[in-house]
Amino acid sequence: MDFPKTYDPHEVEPRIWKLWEDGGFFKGQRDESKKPFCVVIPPPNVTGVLHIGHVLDNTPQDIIVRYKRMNGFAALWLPGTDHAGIATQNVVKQALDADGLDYRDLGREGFLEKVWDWKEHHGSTIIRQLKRLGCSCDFSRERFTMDEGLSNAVEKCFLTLHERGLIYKGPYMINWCVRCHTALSDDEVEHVERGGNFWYIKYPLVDGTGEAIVATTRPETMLGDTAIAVHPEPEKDLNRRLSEAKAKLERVSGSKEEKEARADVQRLEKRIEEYLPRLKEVATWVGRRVLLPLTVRTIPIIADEYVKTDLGTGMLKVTPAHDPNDYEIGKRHGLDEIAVIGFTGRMTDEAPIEYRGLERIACRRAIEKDLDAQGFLEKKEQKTQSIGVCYRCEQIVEPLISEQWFVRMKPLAEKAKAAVESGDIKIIPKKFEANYFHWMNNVRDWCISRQLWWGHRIPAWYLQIEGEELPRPEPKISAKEPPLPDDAPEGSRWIQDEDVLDTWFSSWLWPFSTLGWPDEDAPDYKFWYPTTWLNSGKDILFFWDARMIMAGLEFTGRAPFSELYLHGIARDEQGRKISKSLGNSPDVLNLIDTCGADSLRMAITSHIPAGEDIRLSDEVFDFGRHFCNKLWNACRLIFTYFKEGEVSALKPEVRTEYPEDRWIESRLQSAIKSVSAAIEVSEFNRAAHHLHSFFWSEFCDWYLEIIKPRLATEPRSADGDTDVPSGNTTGMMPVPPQTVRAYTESLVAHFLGSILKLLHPMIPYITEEIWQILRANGLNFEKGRGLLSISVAEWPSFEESRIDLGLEDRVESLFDVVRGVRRVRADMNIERRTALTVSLILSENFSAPSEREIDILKNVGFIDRIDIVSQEPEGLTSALVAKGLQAFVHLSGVIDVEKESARLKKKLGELERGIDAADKKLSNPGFVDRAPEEVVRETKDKRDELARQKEQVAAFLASLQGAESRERE
RNA sequence: GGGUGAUUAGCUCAGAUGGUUAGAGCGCCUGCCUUACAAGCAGGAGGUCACUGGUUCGAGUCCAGUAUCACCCA
Repeated sequence: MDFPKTYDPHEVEPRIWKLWEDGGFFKGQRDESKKPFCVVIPPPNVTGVLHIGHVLDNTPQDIIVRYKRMNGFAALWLPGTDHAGIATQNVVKQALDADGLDYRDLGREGFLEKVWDWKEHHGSTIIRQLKRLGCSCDFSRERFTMDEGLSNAVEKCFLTLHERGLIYKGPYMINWCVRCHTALSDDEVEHVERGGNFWYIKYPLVDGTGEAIVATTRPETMLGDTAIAVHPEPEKDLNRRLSEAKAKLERVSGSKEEKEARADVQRLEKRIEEYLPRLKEVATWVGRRVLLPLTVRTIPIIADEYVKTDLGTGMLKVTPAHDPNDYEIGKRHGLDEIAVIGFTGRMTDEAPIEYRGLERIACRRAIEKDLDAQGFLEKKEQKTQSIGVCYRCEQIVEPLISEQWFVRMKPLAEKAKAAVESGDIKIIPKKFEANYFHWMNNVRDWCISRQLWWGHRIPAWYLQIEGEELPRPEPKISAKEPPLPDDAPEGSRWIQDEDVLDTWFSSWLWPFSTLGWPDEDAPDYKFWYPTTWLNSGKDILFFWDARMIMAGLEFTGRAPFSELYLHGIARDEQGRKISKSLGNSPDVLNLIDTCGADSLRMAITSHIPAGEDIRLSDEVFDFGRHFCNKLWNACRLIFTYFKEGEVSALKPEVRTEYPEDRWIESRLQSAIKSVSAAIEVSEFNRAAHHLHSFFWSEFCDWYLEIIKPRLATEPRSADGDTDVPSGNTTGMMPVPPQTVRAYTESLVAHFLGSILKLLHPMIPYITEEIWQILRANGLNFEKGRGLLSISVAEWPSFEESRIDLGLEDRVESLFDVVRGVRRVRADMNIERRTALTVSLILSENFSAPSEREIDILKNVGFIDRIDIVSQEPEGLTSALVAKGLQAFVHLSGVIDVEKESARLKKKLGELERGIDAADKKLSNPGFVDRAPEEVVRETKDKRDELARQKEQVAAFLASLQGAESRERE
C-alpha cells in the first residue's frame, strides 16, 4: 500500500466506514468485566437532513464515546430519531398536496399509513448522514419514538402519571396555531416585534350619560367582550406608583439612570394632575352597563386591579375567550367566555351574522370600517408591539380556550431540582445550573395534548351511549379499548380521544425507553441504565433535558444520566442564528465532500467555546482543513522513511544520548495528560488546542526537523558502525542492540501511534486511514484488536516518570539559540547558505553540550561552527541570551549595527519591564510577608535571571557600539 | 418587566483554584517554491483585558455598579 500524495476524504471515508461497520467495532457489548458507558443521542427529527446544528450536536458525543471506548469501557452510543409530530405531519401533508391529494380525504387511518410509508422511505436520511460525519453509534440498536417498545413506554408513562394524579384534563387558554391546527406550548411561541395599531373604541353607557373608551390592538376581539374593567382605587394606586418612582429617583441619583427615573416621576405627576379625575369618575361607574358596539349586547363595568392606572385610558375591554390576561380576569369575576374566533382563524357563529366566517384579519378591517361609520371609533394610533407567532410557521398565535391534557409539574420538579443540587447530575458548564433552577422554581404545568393525527394517541376513552347526542365527558384511561359497561345499550361504543401527545412526551423517556424500559429486566437497561453522559443544545435545556431528569427520577427512580453537557448554537459570521429561513446555513454535506468530515469536526471542536455559541466562517473551516493536511503530510514524511521494511512500533526505551527523543517523550506525556483531562471534563476545545500545538509546534516544527537526518542518512542495517551499546537508557528494560536507524524508526513510530490515537476521537477517518496504511506496511503498532482498527486501540497511558522538566528547560534554551540565530538572519537579510559561526558561553548550571546537542544546533540553526568559549569573542557579533547560556553570532562583514542595536535596545526594554514588575512586588513588604514562600522565591529567582540577562544585553550593546567604532577607525 | 450570560489583538477565540513580561489561529508586514506540507517554512508588528469603584501584598481572573450585546421567560 502506498501513501498517496494528498488525502482524498471522498475516496477514503466510505471505505473506512465500511471497515468499521464490517468490524462491528461500534456495537455495544454487554461485557460485565468492563465498566458501562452509555450515551443516548438527542434524537434528530425524523424529517431532518444533516445541518450544521447536527455537527455541533454529534461531534462532542462521538469524541467522548470514542475516547471511552479506547479507554476500555463497554461503550454504547445509542442512535435514533423522534417522530416530530407537527413537522412530519406537515411534510407528508405537503407531499400529498403536491400529488393533488387532500389529507383529510384519506381519513386518519389512511393518512397515518402514508406517514409510515414516508418514514420507511425517507426517515433514515439523517441517520445515514450521521455515518458520514463518522459517528460511532451502534446503528444496530437504532430506535424511533413511535416504535412498539417506545410506544409502550409512552403508554405506561401516561397511565402511571394518571394513577399518581399527575395528569388532568381541563379547559385552558392555549396558544393555538390556526395553520398547524394544534396547540403550542409556551415554549413553542416566539415573540417578535411588529408594527401595529391601537384602536380607541367608544362604549356608550346604556343610560346615555357618558362613554367608556378603551384602546385595543385587536378590535376584532371586541365581539367577544364580556366586560369593561376599571381600577377600583386609582388615586391610591397612582400615588403608590409615584412614591415608588420617587424612591427610585433618590436611589439612582447621580447615575445615568437618573434622567429616566426623573422622567418617570414627571410622567406620573402629570398623569395624576391631568387624568386622575377621569379615573376617579370611571371608577364610580362600576356596576353600570355599556353597550357593546356593533352588537345588541350590553356588558357590565367591573373593578379589577389588573387595569393599569398610569397607562392609556384606564379602561380595559375584557375578552376572556381570546386573551390570557382577560381569561384570568374572567375567572375572577365569573364572566362569560364568548369565543368569536374559531380554531380555523375564522369568526364563529357567536359573532354577529355579518362577520361570521370572516378570517380574523379581514374581520378586523370590517370592524374598523363599521366602528368608524357608526361613530364608535375615537381614533387610531400606530404602535409597535410584541406578538406571539408559531415557531414553526410564523403565523400569529391565537389564544383560545380549549380542553387539553396537562401534566402537573411541581411534584416532578422538586425531585429534579434536588438531583442537581445534590450533585447526582452535573450540568456542564456549571453556569447553566442557574437557568435550570430558575425554570424549576417557576415551572408551569405542561400541556401535552396536540391536535394532530401523527403521534401517540392519548389513551383516553369516552363512552358514546347509543341514542345520546354526545359522548360522556368523563374519560376512562386505558391503553386498549375498555370493555363496555354491562348496562350500556346495544350500539354503544368507546371513542378514543382524538388528540395525540406532544412529541416531547416520548422524548423525555428516551434515556430509558430506548434501553428497554418499562421492562426493567431488559438486559440493555440493566447493564447501561442510568446512562453516563448526555449532550444537548443549551436551547433545549427546558424542552428536553429538564423533563428527562424529571421522568427518569419519577419512573426509574434514578437520574437518567450523571453529566449533562450543553453546547451553544451555530451562528453565521454576522452572529445571526443559523436558520432555514435566513438561508445562511453552510452546506454541510458539500463541506464533507470537499474537505472531509474530519476537517469539519476539527474546526468545530476547536472553535466551540464551552456553552457559548459558535460563529462559523470559512476561516473556521480552514483551520480544520489545514490541520488535517498537516497531519497527512507529516505522516507521509515519516512513511517515506519507513516503507523499506518492517518497523516495530512497540514502545522502545528512550536512549539518553538523544535529548530530542527524551524531550518529545516528555512533551508527549504532558499532552496525554492534558488531553485526557480535558476530555474527561468535556472541554473539547481545550483538548483540540493542546493537540494542535503539541503536534504542530513541537512534534512537526522541532522534533521531525531534528530527526530527519537521523532517518535519512543513517544506514538501515546493522553492518555499519552505528551500533549503540545496550544498557544506556533511561528506562529499566535492557535494549537489545539495534542500529540507530532502526531504533529511531521504532521510536518515531511509537510517537506517531500515540499521536494518532490522541487525535482519533476528534478526527477518526484520517487517523484510521493512516493507521491502516502503516499497518499494511508492517507496522505492528498494537497487539490484539487495536491492530485491526485504531477505533478500538488502547488510549495512550500517562507515565509521569517520562516527564523531565529539567530536560525540557535545557532543550528550550537550545531552541532559543536557534530562534535567535534565525532572527539574526532575518533581521540582517543573511541568506541561509551564508556560513555562520556561533560562540557559546555557558553559565555554571548549564553543563557542556553533548556532541548530539551541538549537531542539533548546527542542523536546525544552519550553523557551521560552534565554539564553547569563556569570554565574549572579539569582533562584531550579535548576542543572544537564553536561560543558562549566551550565544554570539559572528557577523563581521554582514552585520547591520543600527538594526542590531535597535533590537538590543528593545530587548533591554522588555527585560527592564520584567525587572520593574518583579521589583515592585519584592519591594512591597506586604508581598514578601504575606505571599506564599514559594511565590516569593520564584519571583526573586525570576528577577535575578532577568537582571543577569539585562546585564549581558547592556554589555553587548556597549561592546557592539565599541566594536563598531573600532572597525570604523 | 424578570432572569441568565457575554465583553481579552483588525477578526474568531484560549486564558483551572487570584501569583512569570497576557496566548493561539486567521488576517497583516518581511524573507523563503529549503526534496512532507505555499493548506507550507522562518521572522515580525499588533492588546491601558468594555468602563468606574472595591476586596487583596498582588486582579484579565473575586465583589459591586455602569454601558453595550445576546439568549431565555413574562
